[in-house]
Amino acid sequence: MKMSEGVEWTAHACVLLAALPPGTGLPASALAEFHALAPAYMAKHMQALSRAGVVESMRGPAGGYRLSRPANEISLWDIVVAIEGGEPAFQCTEIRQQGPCGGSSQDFRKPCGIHAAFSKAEAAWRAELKGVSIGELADAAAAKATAQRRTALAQWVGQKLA
Amino acid sequence: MKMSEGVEWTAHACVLLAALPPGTGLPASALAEFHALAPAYMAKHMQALSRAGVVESMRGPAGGYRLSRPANEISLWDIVVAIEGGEPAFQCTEIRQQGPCGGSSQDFRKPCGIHAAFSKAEAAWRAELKGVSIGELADAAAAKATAQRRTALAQWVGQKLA
DNA sequence: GTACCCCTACTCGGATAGCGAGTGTCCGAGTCGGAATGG
DNA sequence: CCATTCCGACTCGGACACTCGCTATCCGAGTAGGGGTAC
Repeated sequence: MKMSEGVEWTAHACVLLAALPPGTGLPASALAEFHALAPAYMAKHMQALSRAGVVESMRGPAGGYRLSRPANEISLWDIVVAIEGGEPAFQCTEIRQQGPCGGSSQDFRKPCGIHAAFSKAEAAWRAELKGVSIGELADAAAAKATAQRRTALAQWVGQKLA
Repeated sequence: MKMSEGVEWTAHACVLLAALPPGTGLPASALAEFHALAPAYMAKHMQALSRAGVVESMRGPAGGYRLSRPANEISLWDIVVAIEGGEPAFQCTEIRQQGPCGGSSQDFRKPCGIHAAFSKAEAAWRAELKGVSIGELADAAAAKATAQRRTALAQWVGQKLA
């Protein structure tokens, strides 16, 4: 029950992309460098985001990734789906139908209580993640940052976009 | 981001234990047989529940596992903790502190927004699971069961307890 | 007949292999920009 | 001087090893109960 660390990587990467001037992007190598992450592995995760339509890619020199939608329309749940897939963590295998007492007598059309409870819990989890957008996160981070940090980021971005 | 199937197995096992006459229990082999599961693997999962204090074990003939608390005081979250451990699925590795702009200037005492958002989402998930007890699940299953199924279960249990 | 002891059978508990998903990396496919060249 | 062509560098994309945790199993540790034996 551990989430892939790719979710953390790409979430931070999307927040960084949201902080860029509109219409601009960054290559995967720069996104990895910004957080000192393995470039090749970061590239792999960005591919997943591209397949999911969260970001769009541009090849060639001055290419890279940029958000395919306004940052306010991208939620953390979108990123989780892109990296991990949208399947629920709890997968009911209907073991209640097996065994000596599970036989054919019962109509099992309705999900069992355990399945229903986990589904409800995961729905609450998803709802929370859907309610948080990359835009909010970027704004909050920008508001908290010190002036020194802000200038350092602007300088680094300017160097990469040049 | 897949939950161990041991959670499903032991959750069903606990519901079965809750349906037994008070004070009685069943060995791991019977719990596995009831749902047609691998006995050795089921035994391993029951060990985890025993270590976590959800069930208590008794050795020797006529031994087995029984709930260590009233079924209404055992939640699905207790079972998840016993099997998977209580650590959050999203583990923040503080990558924001790394890289060219992450340096020492910023005070990182407060968690980053991404970490906070995932923590909040998981808290909602946990709250849902904590709100569902094994007792409720057993009662709901008993209420839905047909008479035929109820007698089959009673007969099987009687055979095992004899 | 009764009390004690031993032995067997049954159960849990931890230590031990096997396997698959996530982790990590690399090289080929595709593309844009600029330099070189000819008109 | 300008248009065209070619080349190179840069980027994404998918294919290929590797590792760790979940899966699955087995055998030893411990115990309760029953049968046997001595008194």
